[in-house]
Amino acid sequence: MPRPSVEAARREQILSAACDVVSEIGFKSLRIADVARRAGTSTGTVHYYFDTKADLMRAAFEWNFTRSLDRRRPLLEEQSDPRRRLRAFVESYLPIDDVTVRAWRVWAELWVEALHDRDLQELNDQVYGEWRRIVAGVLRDGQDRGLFRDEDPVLVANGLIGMIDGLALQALLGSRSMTVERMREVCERAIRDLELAAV
Amino acid sequence: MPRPSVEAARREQILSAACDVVSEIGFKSLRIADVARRAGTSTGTVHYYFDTKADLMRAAFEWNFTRSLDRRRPLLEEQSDPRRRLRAFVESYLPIDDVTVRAWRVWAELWVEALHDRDLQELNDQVYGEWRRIVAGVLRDGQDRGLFRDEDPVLVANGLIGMIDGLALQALLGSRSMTVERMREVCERAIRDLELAAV
DNA sequence: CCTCAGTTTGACGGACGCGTCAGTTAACGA
DNA sequence: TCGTTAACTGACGCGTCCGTCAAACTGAGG
Repeated sequence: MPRPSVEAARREQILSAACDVVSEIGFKSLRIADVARRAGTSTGTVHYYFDTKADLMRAAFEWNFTRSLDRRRPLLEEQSDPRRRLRAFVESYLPIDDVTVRAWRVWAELWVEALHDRDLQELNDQVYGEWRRIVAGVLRDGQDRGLFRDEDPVLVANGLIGMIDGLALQALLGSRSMTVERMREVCERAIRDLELAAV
Repeated sequence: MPRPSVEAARREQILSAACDVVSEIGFKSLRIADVARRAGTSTGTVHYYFDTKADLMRAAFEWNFTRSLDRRRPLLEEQSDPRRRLRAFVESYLPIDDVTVRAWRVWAELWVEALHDRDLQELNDQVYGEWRRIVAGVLRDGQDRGLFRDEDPVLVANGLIGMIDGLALQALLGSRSMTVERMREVCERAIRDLELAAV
C-alpha cells in the first residue's frame, strides 16, 4: 500500500461540511462549491469521494442520523428509571444547542426531499423505526414497573414522536408562539399524562 | 376600461397549477415552465402576473393556506358538540384524499423553505396561530361544558397540532409504520385522553 | 531515485432555467 | 373602423453550476 488511506477522515470532513451548508442555506441552494469551501478543499475532491450531488446528500443525511443516535446512546444507558430515561431522551431533542439545531434542520430537509425520492423514504423509515423502537421500549419498561399507564406503547410512542417532530419544526421556524421553552412545557405535560399518580 | 379584467381568475389558475407542481416534484425542482404548462399558458404569462419565482411561490403558499382554511370553516360551524367538532377538524387533516394530500405536501415544502426565509416564517406563524386559536377555542368550549379535562387549552392545542403535523409528515412519506389508519388511531387516543369519562 | 497508486486540483464544456423584451392579439369605447 | 390598452406569447441573453478531465502532487515501497 503506497500510503495510509485518508478516505474515512476526508469523507467525514466533507459530510460534516455538507450538513453545515444544508443547515445554513438549505438543500435547494446548496452548491458543491459551497461544501468544498466549507470543508477546506476543492470541488474536484468532493466529486472524488461522491460521484454525484445526490450521492453526497444521501450520505450526508445518513451521517447526520448516525451521529444523532450516537450522541443519545449514553443517555439511555445512564438512566435506570424509565421516567427519567424518557425525559432525558425527549429533552435531548429540544432544539437548544447548535448541534441539535443543525441536526434538526438537516432532518427537516431530508423529509421534504424524501417526499420525492423513494430511496430517502426508505432511509427515513429506518430511522423513524429505530426511534419508535427506543421510545416504545422505554414505555414498556415503565409499564412493567407500574410507572406508566397501561396503553399500547407503540401507539403512544408514535404520538409522542410525532408531537416532538411537529413542535421542533415550529420552534425551528422561530415561531413566536412556539419557543423551546413552550415546547418543553408541552412535552412535559404529555409525559406527565402517561405517568400513573405516585403511590 | 377596455375590457373586463381576467386577472383574478388567471392568478388563481396559475397558483393552483403552482401548487400542483410543488406537490408533485417539489419546490426545488419546480420550473416556471412547468407551472405554465400545467396552467395551460406560457412562461411569459406567469411572469406577467408574478414578477419573480419567489413572488409566485410566496403567493402559492398563501393561496394553499387560504383554501385549506376555507374548506374547513363549514366543518366547525356544522358541529355543535365540541367533541364532534374537534374530531371532525382533526379527521379533516388526515391525508386521505388528493386535495388534502396536496395541501399537506405544499405545506411541508413551505416549512423547509421558511427555514431560510424570514418572510415565509412570518406567513407560517400567522397560519399556525390561526390554527392554534381554532383548536384552543374548541377545547375551551368543551371545558366550559364539562366535556374536556381542565388543562391549559393553549398547551393542549399546541401538543395536538404538533402531533398532527408530525404524524402527517410520516404518513406522507409513505412510512410503513405510519399509515393514515395508524395516524387516525393515534389521534383518536390523544383526543380520548382529553375527554372526561361520561357521566 | 524511481515507480505507482491514491489523492488533489481547478478550469472548462455543456446544460439549464429565470427573467426580459419586442411583437402580437383581442376586447372595448369612441 | 380605429385607437387604446390589457393580456399574452415564446425566443433569447445571461448567469449559474454540475460533473469531467488532464495534469499535478504525495508518500510509501522497491
